[in-house]
Amino acid sequence: MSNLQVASLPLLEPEAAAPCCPPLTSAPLSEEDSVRMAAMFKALSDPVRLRLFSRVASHEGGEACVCDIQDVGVSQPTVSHHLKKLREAGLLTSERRGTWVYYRVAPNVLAAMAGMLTAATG
Amino acid sequence: MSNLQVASLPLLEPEAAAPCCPPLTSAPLSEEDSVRMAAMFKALSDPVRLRLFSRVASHEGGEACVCDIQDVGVSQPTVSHHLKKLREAGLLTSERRGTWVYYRVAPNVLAAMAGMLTAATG
DNA sequence: TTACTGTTTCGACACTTGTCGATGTCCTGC
DNA sequence: GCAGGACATCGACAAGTGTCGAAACAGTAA
Repeated sequence: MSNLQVASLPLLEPEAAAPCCPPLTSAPLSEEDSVRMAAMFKALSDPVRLRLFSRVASHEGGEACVCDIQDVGVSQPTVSHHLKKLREAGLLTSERRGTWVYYRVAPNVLAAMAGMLTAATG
Repeated sequence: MSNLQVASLPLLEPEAAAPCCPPLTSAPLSEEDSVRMAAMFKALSDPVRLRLFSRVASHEGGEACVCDIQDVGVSQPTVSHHLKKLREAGLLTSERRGTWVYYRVAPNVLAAMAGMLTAATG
């Protein structure tokens, strides 16, 4: 059941994860797209998760182990629970190296979400 | 007890929502900013709300009355409930004109949220 | 006034979520 | 082998959320 992928570099198909949904302002969202999109926003709808995500995203080297970011005011199991949610939402990837597990931001997801929020500018 | 609600909306000022928080990738998010930011994402974390918001945002003239957008598969009170949540989050504004209540996207909020997701590395 | 329509609020319910302590798993070092 | 640290999972609980029908509120027209 171990699903620790993404150990490799984004050399394969980096664009594949990006195309989720059209911009919110371009046309009424389909029911299917709304479910997908809501799941991504939901992953960022908790302050603790947002701080964990931000700590990973802003960490030097683009990655951080749990020990680097777990001081956010909740217990260690809760931190692990939130990191799992971010992983399941496709926002973070994880990789075990020796004793530590390193997290990094999944490629393109931030740009994809920003694209959904960006007006057509036309 | 409660007789003034929709027409005059003393909820959140549209301008105040824009300069909310720095990009997630620039630096670890403060606890205070994470709470503010999570609330905005939370408002868009439900498929029904997302569809309602999209219908308002993509409607001609930039506004829509409830009757234009309420066909999203849930009851009308539920629609009203979700619209209230979007209003309270500062994402939508409402105005009553005669029989109908018109909703429109609050200015700047979309750009602000997109800015939080946009990597500073450019 | 009365009747009718559009929208919001109320009250209740099932379900989900965030949190914790205890426990389990994986790896390193002795 | 054993001990210990890093992280994940389990089980349980309080609190929050989405949903509905019923009712109330706001406005229009007869």
